Amino acid sequence: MEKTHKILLVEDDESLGYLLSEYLKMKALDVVWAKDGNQAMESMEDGFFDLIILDVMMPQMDGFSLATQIKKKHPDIPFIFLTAKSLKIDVLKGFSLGALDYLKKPIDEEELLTRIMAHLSRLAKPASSPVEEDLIKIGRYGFDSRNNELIYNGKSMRLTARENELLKFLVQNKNSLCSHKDILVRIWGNNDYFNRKSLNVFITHLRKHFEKDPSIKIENVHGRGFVLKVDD
Amino acid sequence: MEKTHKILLVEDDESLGYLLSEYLKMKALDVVWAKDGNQAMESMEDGFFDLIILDVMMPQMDGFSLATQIKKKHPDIPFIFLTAKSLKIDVLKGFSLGALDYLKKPIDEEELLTRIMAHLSRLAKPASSPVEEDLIKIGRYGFDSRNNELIYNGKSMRLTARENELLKFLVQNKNSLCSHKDILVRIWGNNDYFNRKSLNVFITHLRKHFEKDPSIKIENVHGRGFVLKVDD
DNA sequence: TAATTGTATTAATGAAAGATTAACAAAACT
DNA sequence: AGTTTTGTTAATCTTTCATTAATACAATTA
Repeated sequence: MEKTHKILLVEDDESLGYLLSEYLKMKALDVVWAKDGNQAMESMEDGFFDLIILDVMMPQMDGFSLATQIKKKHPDIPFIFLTAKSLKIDVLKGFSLGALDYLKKPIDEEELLTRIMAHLSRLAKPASSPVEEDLIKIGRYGFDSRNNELIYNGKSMRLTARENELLKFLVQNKNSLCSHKDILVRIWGNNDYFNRKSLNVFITHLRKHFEKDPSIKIENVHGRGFVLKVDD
Repeated sequence: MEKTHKILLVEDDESLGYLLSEYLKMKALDVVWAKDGNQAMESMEDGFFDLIILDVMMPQMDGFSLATQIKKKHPDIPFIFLTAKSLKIDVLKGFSLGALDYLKKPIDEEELLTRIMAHLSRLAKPASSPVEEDLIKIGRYGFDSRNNELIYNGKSMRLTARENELLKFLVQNKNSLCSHKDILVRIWGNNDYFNRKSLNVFITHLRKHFEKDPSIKIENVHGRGFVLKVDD
């Protein structure tokens, strides 16, 4: 699985936007450049991003408002502000919104990259996360997402990458609805007709894997998504 | 309840060290100022710190070496570098050592504080809240509108999209009249003869779902609309 | 009370969504 | 090279659900 990070760059300035996005792409990052708030929100709709870089000063909607708006829908997405202003109040505001970092213009693209990579790698390992158990119980099955493995009755079955990712997502939201959109955006990276067909195929695969334990069900919620239900 | 954070400031420069430590103390942080690597290591011996601030340029032992050494004993302590150099290589080195941040001199003490606080508060809450269960009680039923689900006596019934929307609307106006018009406009988008027929069908569906609890009634107000009545 | 309008319930219908199996091509192994 | 695995696309069948229709019942009013 290619692990290149997806970055959303929100920058209205043509030349700076071009410069930064090209530079970051050159450095093996998967960059989407949105030129205003609306474009940014659209991109967020059907694509997952590891990090957002936001210019504070933009004509239509300023970066702070945009960040607040984004956080409503995707509360856990990390972001970094870029700004020409060096007003204290703004720096403060930025961080209080939960920004990871706050860079003043002129932007040194090398430093930006360094900081991006530092933040990404720190985010990758949530340090001492509370429940990073190796073997998660699902009914009478054991699920080892690290090893793409499902264990039933001592016997282990190998999961494919997609199956593993999908199951991981469903397990993280056990007993609650996972919308098509969220699943697709998260695992396939975007939400289109064909991937949705693909999702159905994998749901069938998972159901087949779990058919030995009737207390585990992957239910469909018509038009919305799927729920992994487990009677404990 | 004041949980003041403990900070270790490692700074050889007398005046800068004094300035920063006093400023941060004034801002309710518990600061220990170490003037060199040895003092720093000593302080670490008999006290826990939430965060370390390290000057890179120091006579006896430079900040990088010190950080490496500290990490051997306390691998999880977060730290921030301060530096006069703005050499790219150094910034990179700093972050690769796992630094949270990297500030160039001259240090703006207000910005330093802001960044410290941002990092500390981010460290405080590592995991995102799993799932906010919003289960609304309706008589002896539980209604989970996020999951299109009605729960009675431990058993869950799935609601269709329309049923779910309608019930949500009725619950929001529990015990008070919801006019046809409001319901139709809200859920169907417009208020015409046929949709109104449809509404009746769904009212029947909901009544059927709630038939096990006689304290819940969906009453009709002739010519006006419906009321969800619950005797609590 | 008869006529009219509003409501209740059940069932029929058709379109959309989902499930399942199979076919295929690209990638990863041997 | 050839073989296997894996993800996507296609084809086909099944289910679900909102709507519409049909019919019965209730309330209002003339």
